[in-house]
Amino acid sequence: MTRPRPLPRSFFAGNALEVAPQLLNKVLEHRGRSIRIVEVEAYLGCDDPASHAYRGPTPRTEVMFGPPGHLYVYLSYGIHWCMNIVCGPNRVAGAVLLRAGAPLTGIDEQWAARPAARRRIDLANGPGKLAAALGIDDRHRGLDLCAAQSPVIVADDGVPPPASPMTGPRIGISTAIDHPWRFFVPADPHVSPARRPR
DNA sequence: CCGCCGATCTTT
DNA sequence: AAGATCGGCGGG
Repeated sequence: MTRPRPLPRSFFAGNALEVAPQLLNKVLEHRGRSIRIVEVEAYLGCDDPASHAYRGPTPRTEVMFGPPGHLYVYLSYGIHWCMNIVCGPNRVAGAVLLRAGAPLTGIDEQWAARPAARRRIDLANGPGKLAAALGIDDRHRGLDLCAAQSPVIVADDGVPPPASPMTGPRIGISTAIDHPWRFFVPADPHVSPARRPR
C-alpha cells in the first residue's frame, strides 16, 4: 500500500460510464474519516432519462453542467444527502453516484454520524448512509475535489480496481432500467443490500 | 428473514 | 405526485 494521493482532474474528465468502474477501490476522505469505494452508478446527463440532469440545468443540478471533479450533492426523498462526482467534459452533465464503501479511518466519528447502524458493515452500505458516515451534506455542494485545499478528496492508495467488476441495473429508478450501469466489487460485504421497489 | 410504511424536500 | 433512501415495525 503506497501513500494515498489525490486523483487529478483528468481522472474525472472521461465519460461517466468509463470513470465509474475505475472509482472502485479508491479511497474517499473527509476530515479524517475515510472509506474504500465498493459500489457506484453512472449517470449520463442529458441523454439519460434516469439522470437528474436529463431535463437540463436547474438550481439543484447546475453543478453537473460544469467541469469534472466537483461534487453533486442532492437530498433524496427529502431526508438523505447523496453524493456524486461530476464526470466528463464541461457542459456534459455526467456524474457517478457513490453508493457504498468500506469504512477505513475515523471509525468512531462514522459511528457517531450513523447512530442507526448496528454493524460496522452497515456504516456506509448505501448512498445516504455513505454520505452521512462521512459527514457530507449541502455544505459540500459544488466542492472541487481536485482543489489543493479541498476537505474532501478521492485518493489512490495502490489498491487497483477489480479486473472484472460486477455490473447490474441501477437501483431505485423506474426509467432506463435495462442499462447495467451499476458497478460493484465482487463478493464485498459492504455493497448495499438489494431493495425491493415500493 | 421479508414486506409495509412514514419521514420530508425538490422538481414536475 | 413522484422520487438515484432509510429505518422501524409487524408477521412468518
